[in-house]
Amino acid sequence: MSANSRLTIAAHALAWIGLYQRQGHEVATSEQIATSANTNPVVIRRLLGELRRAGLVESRRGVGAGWSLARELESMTLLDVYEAVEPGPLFAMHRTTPDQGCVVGHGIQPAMQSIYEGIEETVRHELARVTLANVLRDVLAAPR
Amino acid sequence: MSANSRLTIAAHALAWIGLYQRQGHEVATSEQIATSANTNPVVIRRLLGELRRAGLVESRRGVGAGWSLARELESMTLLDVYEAVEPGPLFAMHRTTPDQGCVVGHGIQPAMQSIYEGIEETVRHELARVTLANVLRDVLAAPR
DNA sequence: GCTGTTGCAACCTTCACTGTTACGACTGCA
DNA sequence: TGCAGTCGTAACAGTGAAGGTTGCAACAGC
Repeated sequence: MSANSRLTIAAHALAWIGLYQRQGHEVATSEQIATSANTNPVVIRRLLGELRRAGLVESRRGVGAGWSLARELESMTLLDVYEAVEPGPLFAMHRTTPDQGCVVGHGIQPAMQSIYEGIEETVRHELARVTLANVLRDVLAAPR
Repeated sequence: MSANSRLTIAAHALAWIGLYQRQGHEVATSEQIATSANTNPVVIRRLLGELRRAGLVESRRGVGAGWSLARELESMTLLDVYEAVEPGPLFAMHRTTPDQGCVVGHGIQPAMQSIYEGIEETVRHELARVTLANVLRDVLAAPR
């Protein structure tokens, strides 16, 4: 599976901003977050832009610009983040329409679709159980 | 997410072979399955090759060659298929190691890892509940 | 104005997967 | 023995998503 790291990086960024704000800072810059995540600031800005459209963070421009949380980490779940940064389904159908003249080709997509929907619903439920405050707590609990 | 269709195509192939055998045929060819799935026979052979290594199907060469099930569809679950054709995890970590000098960069991977493992376990459990016989039944139940 | 940062477009690179071609290996049958 | 049909597999092109990079306009406080 072409697993991508968007959810991981987004959670990283949110945890970083949250911790930084707990330390008394107003805003965090994409440069700082990119350094922590070992990637490029533009990558972080792109991701945070999606989180902003989802209402999870806010950005400020000009001097003293940067990013801040739009809500408390406690009220933000991994499902919110997942929906903000992962558009597609977990499993895909055929790239081309199967042979509709064949019984299997005709019935396979609705059959798999309903199975996949059930699984995605379960995954969403699991993601909704974890808040970003949980994530930050676990991050800080890691042995050094 | 880079959703791919390997699980879908593999289930399609197994259902096709299963139905074909129920109709009294010995073996199915990659050519027939590829026509039903509207793809290339080599793609099917590659996938079925992975299923063969997992002990789900058998292949015969020479004249009258083709593919047959190695077990009953009833004893084959989507988890068996998933494990045979999907090597990687559902969610990925950072592509490069985050800054270990940063508290978040250091703790984020173990934190996300444990969350992801729980979710993958749930997905596997869901996949294990569906047999290929269930899939074929649903396929045949599709309205035409 | 100057400065630091966001917002965003454009482009390249990488990677996994699919699609395609080609050909040797195998095996039953005439 | 040769033929025919199919697998097994390598090699390579095409595709699409994502990350990485550069560049620059827009913004806002000083």
